[in-house]
Amino acid sequence: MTASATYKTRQREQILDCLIKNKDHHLTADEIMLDLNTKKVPVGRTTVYRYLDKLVSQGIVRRYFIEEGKSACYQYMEPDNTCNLHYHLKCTGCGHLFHLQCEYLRELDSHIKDRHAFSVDHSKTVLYGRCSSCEADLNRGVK
Amino acid sequence: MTASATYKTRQREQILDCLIKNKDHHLTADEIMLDLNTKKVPVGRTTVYRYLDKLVSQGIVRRYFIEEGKSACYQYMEPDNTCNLHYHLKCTGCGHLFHLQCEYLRELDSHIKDRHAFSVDHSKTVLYGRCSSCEADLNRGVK
DNA sequence: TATGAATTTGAAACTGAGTTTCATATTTTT
DNA sequence: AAAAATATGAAACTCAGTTTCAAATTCATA
Repeated sequence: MTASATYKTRQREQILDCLIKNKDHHLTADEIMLDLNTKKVPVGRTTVYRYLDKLVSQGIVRRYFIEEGKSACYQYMEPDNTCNLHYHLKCTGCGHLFHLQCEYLRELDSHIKDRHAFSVDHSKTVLYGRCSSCEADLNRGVK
Repeated sequence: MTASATYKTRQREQILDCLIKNKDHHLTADEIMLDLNTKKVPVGRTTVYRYLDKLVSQGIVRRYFIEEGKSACYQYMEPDNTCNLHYHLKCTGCGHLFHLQCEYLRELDSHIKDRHAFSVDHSKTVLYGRCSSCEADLNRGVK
């Protein structure tokens, strides 16, 4: 079990930097590449994906699949992560992503855990539906 | 607003047939193609995808994205659909898909709708997490 | 039961997102 | 500095799905 060493490189530094600077966004691998390349820190696709995988498996970064059938998004996780318990609500009308943080959800978690023997992972779960204005549009026959 | 006519073809008949026969499963487009091709009813990829899109937009079939980053699944919907309100729980350990039908979820829906102005679409939502035995494995350090 | 317009099919080429391969480059250790 | 370990990235690949378009099928009408 000789964990292989990890070398420090300019590319890795920059990738993590970019994620940290955008810690309130979800970035795609492509967006990261673009950002680094426009900053004259060229980095290859392979390297970006490879390092993202590593960061995800180390729990430093989270991978989200928000847009169904579209590319994955990545977000830096604060080490002291306190804002952990929140759901993502994705509106299939306008595409907006809402972050839902609410006491009620703890109850939901307990319920599902106690009654259905399943513990939900919020970081992986997205609730799809419609925000009120898109719902109204739908009812009015718009779209 | 001249809705164009729809022709009846052997391929379409077979695709819908396959979905109906498997209405308790989720099938991928590939699985449908394979099924039809082994039954000597060859059908092209294009046709399968095209017709599935049509069925989905007509509400006859539902499209699910269960495996993150993997291919979509399709399932026939009973016209008199009563078993509508249920969530999917996908265990990221063993991969098992649970169908969760429970009164409590109506409450959750109301809560999210009333307090957070968002109406969840169950057909599009998958709760990811771990079933009890995979959770136990995790705690025991297995896997 | 022909004819022809409308519609459907599917092979082939393409796209987008991500992975694999492997020779070269960089980092760290000695 | 040399050697060993690790990381990089161009290129070719995979996988799921889409686009194109000529040929085939379906259906309405004569």
